[in-house]
Formats: sequence, structure tokens, C-alpha cells
Amino acid sequence: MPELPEVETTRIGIAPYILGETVARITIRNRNLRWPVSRRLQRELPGQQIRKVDRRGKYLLFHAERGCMILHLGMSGHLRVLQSKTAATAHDHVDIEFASGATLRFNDPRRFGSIHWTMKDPAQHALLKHLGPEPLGEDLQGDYLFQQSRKRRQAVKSFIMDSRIVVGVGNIYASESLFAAGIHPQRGAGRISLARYTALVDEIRNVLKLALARGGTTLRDFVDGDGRPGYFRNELKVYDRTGLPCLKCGQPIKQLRIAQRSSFYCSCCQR
DNA sequence: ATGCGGACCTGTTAGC
DNA sequence: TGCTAACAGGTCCGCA
Repeated sequence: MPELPEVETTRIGIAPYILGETVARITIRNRNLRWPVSRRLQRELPGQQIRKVDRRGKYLLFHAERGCMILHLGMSGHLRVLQSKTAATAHDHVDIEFASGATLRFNDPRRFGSIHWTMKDPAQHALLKHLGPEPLGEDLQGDYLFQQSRKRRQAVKSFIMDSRIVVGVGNIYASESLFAAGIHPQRGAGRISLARYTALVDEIRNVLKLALARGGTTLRDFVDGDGRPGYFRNELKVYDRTGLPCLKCGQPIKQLRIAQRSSFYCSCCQR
């Protein structure tokens, strides 16, 4: 479900309801997410106020007074704020209940998501420590990608989806930004010029920003913290458009698998 | 060191 | 219509 725009849409959607609120209780119905939900979270977060809701890559950071809850939505995870008592349904694994009566509910059918608790600087957490720069910040520049990619034979699509290189570029937006930049997804990362990486960085930003403005992409089931779908699906130029005419040249969009992920491109517009 | 495949899960869809 | 296989928005780990 979520790439960076969906995670950010979720953050923006839920933050107003939980900022400044005090956690009253945490109910865990199924602890077995990608990693077991820590018992320390359940023990230590109640009684604390949520001071800030941040995002790092696709991780959401809930800063409390003493400690930080780190949450990843995985492939199918979803957060909602419920204003009143609502019966749990299938895959409602964790509830963070607030003194106000509101509940932050984590639902995740595939359980690829995870929830962690740290009392240190979350940036030093093992899962966050080695993350690359944010694509919407100043640190991501064409020359950075150019330098990092030298001597790498890996497909450029896998390269930009590597969170150690840059965070937040998932399978949809990798295909979309490579199309916009006119780069073939299978081209070796080390065989792309500085000028083309500069163009690619621009397109990664454009695609992510537009997706964010549309509230993310809803393919099947993504909804934001208020239950609304995202509308970026209407803007997709290549993703899931196999066989349909390229919107630039009219040739049919092609599909191939790169590192076990479906990849979409136009063989005429992308080299 | 880099890069690949496998693994973790359930739900939906395509194809026979 | 019903069964089965393939696939799905992520990413860590272990092995070559």
C-alpha cells in the first residue's frame, strides 16, 4: 500500500487528532507483525503525551515525552483515528487509546508492518541508521546519485529503490519517475550521466510532490487517516498500464520484472 | 562489497 | 462456477 506520499498523507491526516494527547492504554491483539511488537512500548508509552509526529523515509515517528514509537506500514498497513469506541475487525492488530477517547488503530492484513519503541534518538535506531537522504529535501542531488552509482552494475530502478541510497521511492514511483526522466529501468546505474541523474532527481521530486498533492495512490485499498482514498492513480503514466499506449509516443507500455518487482516502461521513450 | 533470491503474510484477481 | 496459481504498494537477511 504505502510509498512515501501515502505515508506522508497518513501522517498529515492523523497528526491533528493525536498531537498533545496523552496515551491512556495500548491494546495489542496480535503482536506478531514483521517483528514482535515490543512489550516495552505497551508498558512505557501510556501516560505520555504525543509531542510530534514525524516521518523518516516510510517510517512514522511518534515522539512522546520520553521515547519514540516507530511505525512502518509495510505493504498493507493502515492507520486510522477513531473518535469513539468501535468494534475491532479483522487485522486490527494494535490500538493506541488516548485519554481524550480517540483511538489510533493499526490494521495490517499481511503483517509486513512493524511497531517499535526506543528511548534513544530514533535516527540511531538500527532500522533508521543507514537510511539515505529524503527525496524531498536538499540532500538528494543529481551529483549524489551519480557518485553513489559509479561502478554499480545494478539496474537503476533497483538502485533508486534502495533505501540506503535514497528513501521513499517505492515500486510505483520508481517506474513513474524513470519514465518522466526518459531512463530505461533496466539500465545499469553506473552507466548513467550526471545530467541524466540531475533530471531524474527533478522527476522523483515532481512525481512524489504531485502524488502527495493528490493524497497518494489508491490501487486497491489505500485510504488516509480519515478513510479517503488517494487520487494519484489517475496520474499514473506507466504503472499498471501494460499494453496501453504510451501517453508521449503511443507505443504500447511494456512490463518486465526487475529484482522480483513488476516494472513498467516505454521502450521508445526510455533508454 | 555488491547484488540477488528468499522470506515474511493475507487477500484479490487472472486463468484454466 | 470453482479451483489454483500468480501477484500485490516493503525491506531485511543470508548467501554467492
